[in-house]
Amino acid sequence: MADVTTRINPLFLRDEELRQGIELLYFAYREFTNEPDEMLSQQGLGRAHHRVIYFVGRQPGISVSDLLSTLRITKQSLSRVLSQLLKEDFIHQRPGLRDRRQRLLELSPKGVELERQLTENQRKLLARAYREAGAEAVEGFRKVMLNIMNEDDRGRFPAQTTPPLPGWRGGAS
Amino acid sequence: MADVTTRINPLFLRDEELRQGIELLYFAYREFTNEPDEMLSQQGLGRAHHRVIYFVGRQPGISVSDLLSTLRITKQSLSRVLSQLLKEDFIHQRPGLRDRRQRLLELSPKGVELERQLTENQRKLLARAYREAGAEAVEGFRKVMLNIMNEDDRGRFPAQTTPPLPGWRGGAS
DNA sequence: CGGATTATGTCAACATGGCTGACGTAACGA
DNA sequence: TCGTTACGTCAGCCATGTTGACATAATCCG
Repeated sequence: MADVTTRINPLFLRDEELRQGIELLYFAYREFTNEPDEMLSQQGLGRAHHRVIYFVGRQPGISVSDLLSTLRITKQSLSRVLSQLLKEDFIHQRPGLRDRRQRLLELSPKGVELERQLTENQRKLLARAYREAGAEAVEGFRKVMLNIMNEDDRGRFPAQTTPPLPGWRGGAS
Repeated sequence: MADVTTRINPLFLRDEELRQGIELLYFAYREFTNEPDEMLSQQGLGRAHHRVIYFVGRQPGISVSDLLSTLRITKQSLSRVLSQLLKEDFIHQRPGLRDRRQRLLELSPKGVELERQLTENQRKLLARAYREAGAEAVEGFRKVMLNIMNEDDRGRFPAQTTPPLPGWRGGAS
């Protein structure tokens, strides 16, 4: 029989492992964005607004062009969501000091509060997943995710400082 | 000073770690879908078509309703992409044997070939990431991703059969 | 100074892929 | 026979991405 499943076949196992990886990304990402999407739609906002709010909150005073290169969307796409966030007072802007053409963005108190709620949701989900998977698994998760993304984006993450963990497996203690 | 960053603060570190997790998911997922999206648009297809092609390829003979509950979209949304895939001969359908109301879906040769190209791209990206991260990291990645997704979706994945790895760290060998 | 470049914005149009609501048909099953 | 199920369609709306064209103000540089 030529049926590849009838005998142990490393190539088949490899394919299966990789397909599972594809699906892990799909299902986990979907769940990760699920509740924030619901919270946002109650405010008349969408996922695009979330991304803007997130990165402005992450880097207060970010310029529009930096935000554009972080998000990798067109200025027209950004404009649509950003002007809504400005109009509805989730975000404030001020001109750059050195370069007065720039509009530096920061969250308003209202924006801070929304960001907190959204990020809190995702932090809790992640914290639970991290806790149940264990510190070592988190380290592996981080390694794999960094290797999936492209080099430019990888540069956004500080090199890992791995503090010796209390429960470090195989430790001599 | 009340500045939380001026002293070692476990809560601050925790927040930073979790925010990095949020960003790992965002940037990795974006990269993961980037090239397939380009390949699809050359065929006049989009990411929604990819998901249909992927899951039909994964489970040949899947019914429309099973596909719907896998994708968690409405039948109207699915209909749009599925009928295009049928019309353009990426997918064939046949009536169910036991239940003739069902339309069981499978990839045509043309669909198999497209699925192969798309999945090949993502498999290669994942395989490289897995290789560079190492087997132990892959195990951690899997654990974390399974814990991020909801229980229903987790049930799609077989319980992990962890074969003793050759390079198992801390092993007595 | 004056011209090129940069940072940002606007208007218009289009594509994709979600959604809801309403309605239709054929097959199954008690 | 009748209710339910497994589909399907039409119509319209919304969010969010795209391209192209054009505008304004600030900066930079020869």
